[in-house]
Amino acid sequence: MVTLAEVARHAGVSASTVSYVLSGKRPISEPTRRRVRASIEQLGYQPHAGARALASSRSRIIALMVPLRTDMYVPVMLEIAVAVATTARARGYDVLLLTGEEGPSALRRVTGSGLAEAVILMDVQLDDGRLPVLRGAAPPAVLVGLPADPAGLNCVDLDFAAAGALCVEHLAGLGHREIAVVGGSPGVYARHTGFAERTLGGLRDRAARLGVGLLHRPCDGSHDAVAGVLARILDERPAVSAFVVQNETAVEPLLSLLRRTGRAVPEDVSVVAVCPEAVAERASVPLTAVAIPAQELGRRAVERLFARLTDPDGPAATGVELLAPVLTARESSGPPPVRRRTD
Amino acid sequence: MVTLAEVARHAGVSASTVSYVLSGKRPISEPTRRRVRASIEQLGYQPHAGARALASSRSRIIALMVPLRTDMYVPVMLEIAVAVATTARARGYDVLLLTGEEGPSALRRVTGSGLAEAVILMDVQLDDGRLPVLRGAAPPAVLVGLPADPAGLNCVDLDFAAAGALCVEHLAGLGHREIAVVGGSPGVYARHTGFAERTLGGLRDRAARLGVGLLHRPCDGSHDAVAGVLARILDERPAVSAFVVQNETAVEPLLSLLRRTGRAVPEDVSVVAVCPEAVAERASVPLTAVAIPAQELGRRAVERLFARLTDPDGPAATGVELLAPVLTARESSGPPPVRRRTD
DNA sequence: CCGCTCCGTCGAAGCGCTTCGATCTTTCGC
DNA sequence: GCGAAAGATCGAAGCGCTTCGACGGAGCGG
Repeated sequence: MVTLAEVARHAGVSASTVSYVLSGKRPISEPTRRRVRASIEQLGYQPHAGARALASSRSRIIALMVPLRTDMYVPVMLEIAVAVATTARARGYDVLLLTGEEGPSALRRVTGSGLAEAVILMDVQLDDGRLPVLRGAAPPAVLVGLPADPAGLNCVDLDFAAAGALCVEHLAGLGHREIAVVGGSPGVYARHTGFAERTLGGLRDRAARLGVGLLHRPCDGSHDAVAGVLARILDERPAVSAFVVQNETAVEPLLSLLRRTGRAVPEDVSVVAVCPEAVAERASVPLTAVAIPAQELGRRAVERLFARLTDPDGPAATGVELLAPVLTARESSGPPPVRRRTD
Repeated sequence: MVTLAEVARHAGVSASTVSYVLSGKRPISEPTRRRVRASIEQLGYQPHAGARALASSRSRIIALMVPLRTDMYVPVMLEIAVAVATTARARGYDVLLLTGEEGPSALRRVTGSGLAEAVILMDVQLDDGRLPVLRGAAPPAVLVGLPADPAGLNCVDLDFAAAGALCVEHLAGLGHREIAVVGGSPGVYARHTGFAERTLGGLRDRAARLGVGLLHRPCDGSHDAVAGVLARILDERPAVSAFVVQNETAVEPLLSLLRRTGRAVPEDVSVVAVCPEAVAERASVPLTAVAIPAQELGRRAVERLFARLTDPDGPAATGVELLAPVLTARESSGPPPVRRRTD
């Protein structure tokens, strides 16, 4: 392994000079800098990460905690994770992968040992067990998701309440008066995962305000479950003319079942989803949907983290950032069938 | 931050003693050990990762390189990644997340700087650009996937060729004489991703040996693409009575389309998939399928890596490990319709 | 032409940990 | 009962890097 000292010797300068060339923290004359750079190149020098972390007490690593549950839409998770890694790399940081399984202690471990300078948490519950560790100044952290009490925390998320409202608005605007919500899997609600409840809240508020009927049913993504939920909904509220789907894996089963039971989309029923754009575009009927901006979430999380790292008391050091939802109308939504209106 | 020295002072021993208590590399008397442990507990001591890495030249970190492409089945990737992280943690190692984007240089960077002791690569292509870096002794590495020339490399993968053969065997055993393969997306073949080509090889070999007709068509997962491919297949080979699907996202569209065109599964056509068990179980028709053992792959990869780390010239230090495929018969496969036979 | 201020560079002191002798007891075999 | 081996602990020397204070020399104002 090539060390700083060897580079220094090779370039005929002192070790500290090489260090300053690398860090730019003190002025170095152009010729010297060139010479040092050349030596680094020739010897294939790579600074030792541990030594660096020790001397500077900055590891240039951030930890990312991903859930290991699989009842959420997994591709979104991976996309966020990849966006985090990519953004962090662009800033010279690496990303340590932590699984949710380890819980709060993992956060203490990686920050307490100086392994990671900061953490990003995904899949935050409304009342998350990892939050106590993060309150106060503890380790710098950004949550992707919104807990019940975000005071003193730094959060980024899609504004799911607004997303829910947007769906209802869109459908009500088209003339629908009875809307059914095919929700996330029951486990998501049982765990009080923030996004599911917030979407529901937004849906309900707006529905109430607009005088639109709203029926919500949790639903996991298997075909049979969707079939059961659909049957119940149609049984309880025959007048339902539109569906809002928040469970991405339920999208295709739902479309397929509607088709099979002779309901055309969007002529007979409208379907609106909250899902990644890719899913909406490739569905058997291109879906009118509020996009889940996975990449953007990952990127923003990292950017907030760096803002905090750079200026611990700066404006972005804490607080909640909710991304405004965007609804893209595609082919799955339209006015309700005429007979309904004239009934 | 609490240091080793402070713990030592608190416990009334020397620093080295504390270190030996922690590492167990030299015998320490029971009373002393207890005292030290108590001090560690009381002070909340956590060894500094960087200092450790520097002094011992072992970072206790392995790097995991995930693809950032999304034309493969993403949940499998995440599942492997999580399995890697979990298994590594059980051995006291952490996992650094690298994206494929960075390419070979990232491998050099993280191993050359001592950040990671070893690497695991996912989504290996038949002729992968990252392989040259890994040949020889370079950084210890395990590939999940199988390149064209695995000489000198350490690989784990599902035996996709055998998986393909197994599918054909199963269908031929039921009496099918014409089989169509709905393959991965065209990009997968264009990139020469190993698993796709190997599956196809296995399918073809076995089909040829058993005298069964085989038609292969790449297909990306969108509904429209599946519809197009299905139409072509039925047009070109009307006698096809069974499908093998390797593209998980194409599964539901295919089932839905078969249904719509009045073909009952499995009465009229059989469908066999190569996909994760979860997908097979939750499909609208539970699928006869060869499971992709994502967790097992992740686990085995880490275990092989540790074997290599522990004993660099041991038996497991190199070579290929192919997991035997397992086909589980569910409800999507059965004998071909009788009229076909008597035609 | 003198004292001052920068600029560019160096030397040395750590950062917190591991590890290698070395030292001092014990314990044990014969 | 004595030497040798094993057990328990310590001190010190790094690991490779960052960073602070210092220092010689050049450039400048007066």
